[in-house]
Amino acid sequence: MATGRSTQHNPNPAAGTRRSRGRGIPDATVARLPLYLRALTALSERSVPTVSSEELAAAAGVNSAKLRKDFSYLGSYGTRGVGYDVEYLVYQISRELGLTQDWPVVIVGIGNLGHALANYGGFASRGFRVAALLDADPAITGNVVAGLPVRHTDEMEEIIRSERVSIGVITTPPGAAQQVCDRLVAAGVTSILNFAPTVLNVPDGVDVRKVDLSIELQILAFHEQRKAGDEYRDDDGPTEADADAEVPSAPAAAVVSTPERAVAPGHGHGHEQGQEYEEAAG
Amino acid sequence: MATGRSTQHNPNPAAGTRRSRGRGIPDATVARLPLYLRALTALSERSVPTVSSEELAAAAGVNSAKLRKDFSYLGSYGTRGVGYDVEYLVYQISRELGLTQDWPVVIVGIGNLGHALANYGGFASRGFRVAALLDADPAITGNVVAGLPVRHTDEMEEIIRSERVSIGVITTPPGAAQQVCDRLVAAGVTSILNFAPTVLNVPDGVDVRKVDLSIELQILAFHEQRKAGDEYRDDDGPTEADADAEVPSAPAAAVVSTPERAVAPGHGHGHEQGQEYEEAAG
DNA sequence: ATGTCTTTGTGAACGCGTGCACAAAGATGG
DNA sequence: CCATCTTTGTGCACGCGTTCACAAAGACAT
Ligand SMILES: NC(=O)c1ccc[n+]([C@@H]2O[C@H](COP(=O)([O-])OP(=O)(O)OC[C@H]3O[C@@H](n4cnc5c(N)ncnc54)[C@H](O)[C@@H]3O)[C@@H](O)[C@H]2O)c1
Ligand SMILES: NC(=O)c1ccc[n+]([C@@H]2O[C@H](COP(=O)([O-])OP(=O)(O)OC[C@H]3O[C@@H](n4cnc5c(N)ncnc54)[C@H](O)[C@@H]3O)[C@@H](O)[C@H]2O)c1
Repeated sequence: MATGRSTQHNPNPAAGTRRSRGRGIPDATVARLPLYLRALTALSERSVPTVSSEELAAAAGVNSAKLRKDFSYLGSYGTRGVGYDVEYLVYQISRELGLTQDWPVVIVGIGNLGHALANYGGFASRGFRVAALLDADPAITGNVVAGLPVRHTDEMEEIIRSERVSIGVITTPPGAAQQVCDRLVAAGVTSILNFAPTVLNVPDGVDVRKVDLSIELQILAFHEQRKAGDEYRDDDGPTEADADAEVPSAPAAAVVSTPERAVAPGHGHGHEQGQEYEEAAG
Repeated sequence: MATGRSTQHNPNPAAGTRRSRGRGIPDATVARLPLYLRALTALSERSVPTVSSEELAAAAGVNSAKLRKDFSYLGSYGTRGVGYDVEYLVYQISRELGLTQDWPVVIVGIGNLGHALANYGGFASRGFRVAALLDADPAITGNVVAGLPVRHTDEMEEIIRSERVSIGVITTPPGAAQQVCDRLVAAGVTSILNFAPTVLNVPDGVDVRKVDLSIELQILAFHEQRKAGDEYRDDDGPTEADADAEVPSAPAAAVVSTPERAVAPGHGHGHEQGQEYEEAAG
């Protein structure tokens, strides 16, 4: 499984110091644009004509300076002393994100999660049209889910080509994910949203984003444990009382509650939620 | 809705320059530990005794230097010339993440997504026990999902207290999310995994992580559009041909395919997948 | 014991992202 | 037309995260 094909990480000598010349929007900004768009859409529905960076930032849960800087990458769409025109900004962000066009997607693996995604209305509301649902199990294919028939993966290549699908969603068991990914990519898909807990190897030019519930919970558990530890041990001292273990026979599933990880209390503001993201240009 | 309670971002003058004194593990590292753990667990199941940073990094899809630095925050668990003991590392990371104890979780909102999560085996496999499924709809409460009865949200507080639940998962419609969040927090939950597309306001000391499928797709669409644009327009030039729009009447759902966003081709390696994460110490 | 070879652990440099703070821009009122 | 007030747009500094590159550490063979 862990074969290779490696992950490319050459710093691209051609790009040099600057961002990708002129108007390359920072990734961190791109990741926030949907957040702004959501807040703006809500304002738009309430017929609010303009909004200040402060108000919009509060609605989106970000710093107002950050928001202004983000918008500055898109151009100067605000009016000093007034704020931003809501409708105009909705359009500009939509355009920047590519939401002014229709994006057909396929969902592969119509089990528990695939069902939920197929039924999710938030798909279509942003221009993501479910072009097809695919599964390898003959007991599932033919079923109608969310108004769409589940097609067999044999038809994958044909569907992707005829429907011009460039985005694929993988909700198969982890063991099948790489294989499904390879087929999707071979058929022409260049963006993949992966829900299976596996590292996907893809060729250059293909984007992979992953959603991993288990990882999210583990990160929460880490902070939760740290909080619990702080309750017991609130003062200083690096606390060496831990390197005792000797490859225990039963490492998991036991209420141990070791309060040995003492970190400075009250370390303030939020930290980020980072995950890997593979990408490369063709 | 966009009331306030604000997001706190005071740089915490007490912490100063250093990380939180001694052994504060960087957030970026914490976010990768589950990834390493997954790869190590797979190796463990194949009875692989040791693994080098290079091999493990490939399996986890990260840079090997990054992996070594990450492990250095946990301590020196490797042997030079040999690598890392798989079992020992599995235990150390599990302990660091707090997975050596049991974490009861409640899922609120047993609709499409809540069903899928309740049926998901990856929960229990890492020590996250579903303590209860909660819903506000009397037509749903009482149903048995994944072997558990769906309880009414009236029982929320009692369940959280008696089961000592500290982690809550919100899979309600966005309109109910803040209200559910407030109740969870009031009842004692201090970590929340939010699937509803809403910004949650929480008091200090409560962690929120969010999973937003729609945002992921929009980020993919951005890069997809960029790729498509590069095909048409591969050379330089900032291309001013865009600031034409005049708050169009129908901004969405139309195959526009505007190739005006030209970014340097071949910009190399991956970028990050960042989302907000609120946290604060009590 | 000594040398060789592999691999870790980390110092240092660099780039990205964030947030402060403020000047410039423009609206608004007189 | 001018003064005032609001809010944008951004220069700047700082800290975090990533990656390179290499010395030190230890295994292993002779
Ligand atoms: N259910 C959740 O809440 C949840 C949460 C996080 C992650 N995940 C992950 O999402 C994935 C799906 O989870 P699930 O609970 O829906 O699993 P599931 O077993 O219910 O569904 C998997 C589906 O994939 C199909 N499938 C298997 N091999 C295939 C192949 N080669 N090509 C096409 N289809 C194939 C199966 O027939 C099945 O219908 C898993 O990898 C799981 O780890 C699920
Ligand atoms: N289904 C998906 O694939 C998907 C994907 C991404 C995001 N989401 C988001 O996840 C959330 C749930 O999606 P869904 O498709 O499962 O919706 P759903 O409508 O199927 O389920 C929502 C459930 O929440 C319950 N609920 C409503 N108000 C409640 C309250 N105050 N307290 C407790 N329960 C309450 C409802 O009774 C219902 O059972 C939504 O916010 C949605 O936007 C869903």
